[in-house]
Amino acid sequence: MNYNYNVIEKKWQDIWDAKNVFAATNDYTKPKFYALVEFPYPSGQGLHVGHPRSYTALDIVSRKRRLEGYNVLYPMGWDAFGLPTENFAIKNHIHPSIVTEQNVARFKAQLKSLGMSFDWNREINTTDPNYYKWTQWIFLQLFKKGLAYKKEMNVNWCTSCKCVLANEEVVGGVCERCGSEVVHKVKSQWMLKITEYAQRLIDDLDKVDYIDRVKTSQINWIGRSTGAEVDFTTTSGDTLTVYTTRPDTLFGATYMVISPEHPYIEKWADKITNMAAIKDYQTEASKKSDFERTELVKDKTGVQIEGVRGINPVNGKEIPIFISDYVLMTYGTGAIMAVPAHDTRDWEFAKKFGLPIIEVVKGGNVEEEAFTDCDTGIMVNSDFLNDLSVEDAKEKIKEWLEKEGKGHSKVNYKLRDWVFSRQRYWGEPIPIVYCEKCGYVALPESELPLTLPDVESYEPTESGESPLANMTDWVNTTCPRCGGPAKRETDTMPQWAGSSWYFLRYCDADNLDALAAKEALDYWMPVDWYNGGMEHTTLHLLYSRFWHKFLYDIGVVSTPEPYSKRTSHGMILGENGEKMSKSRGNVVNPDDIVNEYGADTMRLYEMFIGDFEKAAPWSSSSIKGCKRFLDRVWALQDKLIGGDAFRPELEIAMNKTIKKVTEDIESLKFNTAIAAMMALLNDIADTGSVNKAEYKALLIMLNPFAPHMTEEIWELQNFGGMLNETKWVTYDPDKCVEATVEIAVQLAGKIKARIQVPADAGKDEILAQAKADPAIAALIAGKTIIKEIVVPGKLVNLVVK
RNA sequence: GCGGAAGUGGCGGAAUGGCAGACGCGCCGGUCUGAGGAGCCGGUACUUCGGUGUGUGGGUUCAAGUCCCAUCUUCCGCACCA
Repeated sequence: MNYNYNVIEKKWQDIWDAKNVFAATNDYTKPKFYALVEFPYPSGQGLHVGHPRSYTALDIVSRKRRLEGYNVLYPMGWDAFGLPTENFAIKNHIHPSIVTEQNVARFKAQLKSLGMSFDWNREINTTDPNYYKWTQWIFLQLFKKGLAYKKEMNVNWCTSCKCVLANEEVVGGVCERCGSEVVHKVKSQWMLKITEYAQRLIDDLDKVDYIDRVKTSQINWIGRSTGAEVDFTTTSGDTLTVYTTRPDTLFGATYMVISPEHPYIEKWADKITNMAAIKDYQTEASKKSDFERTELVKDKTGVQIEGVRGINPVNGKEIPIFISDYVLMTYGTGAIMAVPAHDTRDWEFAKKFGLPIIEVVKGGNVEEEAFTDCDTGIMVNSDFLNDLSVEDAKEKIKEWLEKEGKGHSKVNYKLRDWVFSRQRYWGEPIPIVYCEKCGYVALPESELPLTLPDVESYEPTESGESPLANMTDWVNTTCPRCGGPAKRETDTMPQWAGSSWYFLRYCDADNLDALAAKEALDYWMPVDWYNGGMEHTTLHLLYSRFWHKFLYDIGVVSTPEPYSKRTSHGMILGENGEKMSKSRGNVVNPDDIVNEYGADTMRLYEMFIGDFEKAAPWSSSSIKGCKRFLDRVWALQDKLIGGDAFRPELEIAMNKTIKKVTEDIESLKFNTAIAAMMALLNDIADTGSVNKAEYKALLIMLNPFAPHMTEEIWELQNFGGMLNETKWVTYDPDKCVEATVEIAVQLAGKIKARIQVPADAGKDEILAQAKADPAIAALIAGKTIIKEIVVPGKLVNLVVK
């Protein structure tokens, strides 16, 4: 009797669907478990083998939790707004919503063919007006609280997408999505004040169980630094404020640098005597793309401002001021004090421009390189700071600055506000109108959703305006406040908008009156376990924490954090160990694997491939081992005998394996859980038969991994009901250890013999038996034992002289 | 440069400081076959059979893949953040 996976897998998928067996119930009295995986962007390429790695993992956890009696919510949906769909639509003259619909249908069929136990009743789609109504609603709340604002600013502009990008979307100076050059443009953009939440986004990481690398990345990305703002007076009479993390080195400041975009350049226009040179430099700097700027990182450039000099507040010395693009207008105050002796960049700049280098922290050779160590140095050449440690000097100078009114302590973050508008069609319209009289006015909530109008062309315009700008009928409207003529905002929201709150919608997916009912949110939230890719750590994961905290502040949700636990899977690489990509020709299509081996084998293999958290290369031969294992489990049906309890010779193996599998699933060690079941199968096979109790236990353990085949065997053997409705197996902790164990006997750490002792043998008994072993006895004869170590169940180590 | 992860058989990978290489792939041999690129059974780090082996060099320990110090290499993330 062969196992025909094509037929059997389809059969069970249909039964699960028809009986709705994986639906989460609204019985709020039951213990709940909310498992979440990142909902995919339904691209034209279909599912990637990377998707099922994450989905299968939490599918296993979810299936296990259902057997353990939890009310499990394991939902799925579509993050369907986005550029590839829009570009495809432009090229093929099809409406993006039709493209989306087709892609979603394909993805859904693929996910079903893998036997994922998603609750499809709660399927969501970010492009559904009933969904994005609430995305717009959240935006309006942000706007009302002053956390969404419009600002004329220098933005990242992708030359190919013809669209602005958030800082998080610029990778290595190029567009994260298409890899094209990113240049700077000044545009008026909607911004979200994520910076207002910077400190809480750091602090509340203490409240959640995220894997460490996620926490560290977020902390580094937010980039908190502590220091001081110091006011330098200038010969122009203006005060130039700088930010520094090393106020202790103030006596070593020998010049100042301001960013090329610094407003003082205009202010000082009549005092600067070399304005032409300054203007030239500003033009050069503004022309550089991010890519060029990072390429030229090592070569410092700049121009000294002639006509205005700074005055060091600690010693009254006049020092020159430069402009240089190594100082960024977007961080701190856009101006720095330069201490070449103790900052690498300042040192390079000073060497190039022949500026004085004054040592104020002893410990290095500042003529050779900047001495930046804060732990060992001692202050010198610094008047009242002399002989202090760097730490003490920082405190003392801050006190002095406060007292003199020349500065104060200051915390800065690298995190910037989130650029929230995109000049594209296929996104959520921003529900704001602009009125000459009233300015930016929120649309009344009763007018939501503000739906996307049909346009003739989705092409972005060269001028950088959204395709919506051409829809004059739609754009021209009346002001909700004064009733006068007004224009709608034509930019749309970025793709990250819809995914910033989607986990809330699953709690109550069809609600028309709220983003979700409060009771539903209170019951299901927070998400108990969220698994997803590391690439979203500083994008989606940070953005959604920010939105959730805002919703918490306005009373929509009751938990300050959206996710209790965050784990992350490694990438599945191509067979050659490189990242899978079309251009490398190493892409594995999940459909092909399902056709050739079946979904159960595919699932099992992806979990067996290696450490779940690490990248692992695909291997088309290794997958056969998983198929073989399932075939052998199937074939056990021919060797089935009666018996309602484990046979004595398998009792230990059974209990041990149940314990191992139960524990390993919870700690993401799917590979060793499977290895344990394989070992158990080998043990069972050695006995030449399997009894009913043993078979049932094996099937239950294996069910989350290979749900179709186990369900089929369960039915064929009349084990009663559906397997997915039984209970998870339990083990007896007393029966996880063999009656006798092998003990290694070492002499000075080298193994010389092995002995068999009863598992409950005491130290003395083990020691006596070890010494009595003929090989050991011979080796220790006539020698003095100076140390005896006995580790029960493990080994004996004797040190002799 | 800064931050993170990781270096273990031919390969993917296992090992609360306590028997390195579980489990699987591959390979070798056997068996069954008319046949097998199927199934089943056995073997599989190196070795001069004393031992030696977890990138390299030190250290702590009765005992180190695991802890500490140094060093090399690889991958990933950030990158002029003052």
